[in-house]
Amino acid sequence: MTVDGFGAVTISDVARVAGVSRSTASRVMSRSGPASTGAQERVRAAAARLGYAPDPLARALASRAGFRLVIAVQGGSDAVLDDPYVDRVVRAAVDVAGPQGVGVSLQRVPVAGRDRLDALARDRGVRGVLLVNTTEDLLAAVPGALRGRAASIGVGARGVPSFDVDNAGGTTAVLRHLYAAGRRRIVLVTGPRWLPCTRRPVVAYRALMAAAGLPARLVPGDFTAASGRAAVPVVLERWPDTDAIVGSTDATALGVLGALRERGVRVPGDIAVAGFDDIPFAALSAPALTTASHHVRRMSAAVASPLLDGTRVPPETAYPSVLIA
Amino acid sequence: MTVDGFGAVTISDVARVAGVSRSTASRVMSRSGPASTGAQERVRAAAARLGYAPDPLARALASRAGFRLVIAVQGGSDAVLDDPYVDRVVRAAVDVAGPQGVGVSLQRVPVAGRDRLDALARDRGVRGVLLVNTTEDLLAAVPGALRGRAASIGVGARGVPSFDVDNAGGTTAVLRHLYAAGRRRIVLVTGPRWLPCTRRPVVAYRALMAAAGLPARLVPGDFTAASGRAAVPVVLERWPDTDAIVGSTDATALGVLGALRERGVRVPGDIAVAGFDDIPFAALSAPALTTASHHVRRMSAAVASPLLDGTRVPPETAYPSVLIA
DNA sequence: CGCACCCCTGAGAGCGCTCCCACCACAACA
DNA sequence: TGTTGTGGTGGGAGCGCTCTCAGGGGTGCG
Repeated sequence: MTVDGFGAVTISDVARVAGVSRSTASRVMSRSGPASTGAQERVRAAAARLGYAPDPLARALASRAGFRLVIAVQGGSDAVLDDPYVDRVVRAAVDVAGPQGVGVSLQRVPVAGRDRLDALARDRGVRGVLLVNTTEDLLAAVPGALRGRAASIGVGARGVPSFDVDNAGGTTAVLRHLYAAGRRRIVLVTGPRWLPCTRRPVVAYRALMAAAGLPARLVPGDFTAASGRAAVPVVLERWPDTDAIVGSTDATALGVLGALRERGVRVPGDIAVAGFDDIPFAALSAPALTTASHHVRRMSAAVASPLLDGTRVPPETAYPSVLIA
Repeated sequence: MTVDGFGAVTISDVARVAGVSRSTASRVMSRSGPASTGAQERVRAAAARLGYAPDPLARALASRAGFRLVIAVQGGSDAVLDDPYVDRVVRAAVDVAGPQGVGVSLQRVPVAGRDRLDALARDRGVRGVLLVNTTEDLLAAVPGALRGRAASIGVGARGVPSFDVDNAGGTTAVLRHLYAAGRRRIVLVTGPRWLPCTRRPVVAYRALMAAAGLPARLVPGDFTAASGRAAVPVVLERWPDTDAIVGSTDATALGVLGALRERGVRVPGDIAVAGFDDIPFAALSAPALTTASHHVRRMSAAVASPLLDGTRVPPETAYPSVLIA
């Protein structure tokens, strides 16, 4: 009712216009207590007439209920946040949280970022935290106040439920596919070593190769296309008989593809190339990449929604891989 | 000082421990007023010892200074938010805002979303709003309270400063490049019609073709790779003599590329393909896409930082295109 | 020595909301 | 008629912070 512009209308104004007390107006607006039908109608009418909408800040401060979902992506390097995988996680979360009136915040967390987690824990505006690509070290440092409000996409830890795609299974599926196609000298371009999700595929790869009596050939990468390009000369020099290269992401695989082609290597004639992730552009490459597809969006939604409802999250779920060949 | 766990330490606790008043402690913590060196030291020591960090919520409520930057992406359809262009904008904003302690929120805004804007205007937690891909209609509906706190990436409007890449210039550069390479029957696959940023390239295309005495050939698309694929049969049937196809995004171009290849059309032998945007994967396709690169991150950072500082944004800046051929 | 001035300080009043608690009817029971 | 409920209500005290304002103690100046 004041004149100083927009947004100056508070619940007191509504209460006054409706002829009830602030308490009653509040009860009606947040449907958090009894109110007679008459009071309800009058309050709603007044709110509509004044264009009132509760201030989420004040509400959160008073009710100590957060109103935003923070997606914390670990890693200062661009390489990781630039991963289309993260984009998909974010988008899915936005789709789930948006309609519920919960905002999604994006945040980078340094590898040694426990103080950032502390800040998050203290922030009363935070309804839940989605940790993406987190190391075990950091996960172990999740403060008590955040337990129950946090979930991890990637590796898990005590007290922090985790969700992940089936890294091992996906890798195995891709490798089996290559093996079935007659490939025997298979190189794996790994992800950044500090990332836990890099480990499982490596373990799966080692196990499978050992079981088949084949040599393990690993080249370090960092999920980027550039690291895929860089891997090619190393591979060709060190193991000239290589007949397949698997990237730890599709971007890596595309980098491999490009570098091989520049060198006149025929794909998949001489060397087959496979990726991991099924990014939208994997299908557009020529030849279309063999890759493992994951229901990232479904997973992200599954993680986000219990965080929003406050319901308990069933920990350690692995979302299955689907081979795209 | 209370026992009920984490985050229960308030500025009053700090003040008590430091032996000063709340006011002084607040002044020291927010460096918003005079304080003796002694007081400063004692307060800082107490804060450190207690592990105190100010609650952004309470701070925003009391000081009416927002603490998050909202990126509002218009369009309910996945097609638009899935555009890697948006991802780049978001990432750049995160990089700028994060270090300043400002969170970045992502939000979808329906095409008819003025009430969403009203809510944003009322939200005292919002420091600034970055509108992405917004229509003129919605931009005109930006409430007064948001003017000065909002900026648009894409089209502009009265009172809302806008930033954009040089769509017309980029398109012109790509077309000139094709022309110089001897191409004369050039098709443009457009973006979604409701998006203003689709218009400028079309106008530039029409002008250029008219000036060269060449026919204008337009096929509607929606920025996706799928729409690029879909455009190919249409083009081949309607204008069999086509010797170049320009996508309105790189995704579209990659779709075109794939569809052409499937039909055995040689690229660029029979038909040249060009894109627009320089997404990371454009360089990985074979042959590498001709495209127009934009400094999206630099632009996004330029938009975001004044929004954060509260300084005035110089309106209507066009970020130059760089031809990647 | 008195005045003005500046630096520092603490009390207190909010920011807009929720929530606990006491209160008042009125109905239902003995 | 007294007693125990009930659903509905308003007062008031916060949530954790900032900010204005009046006042106290120093310094500099005439």
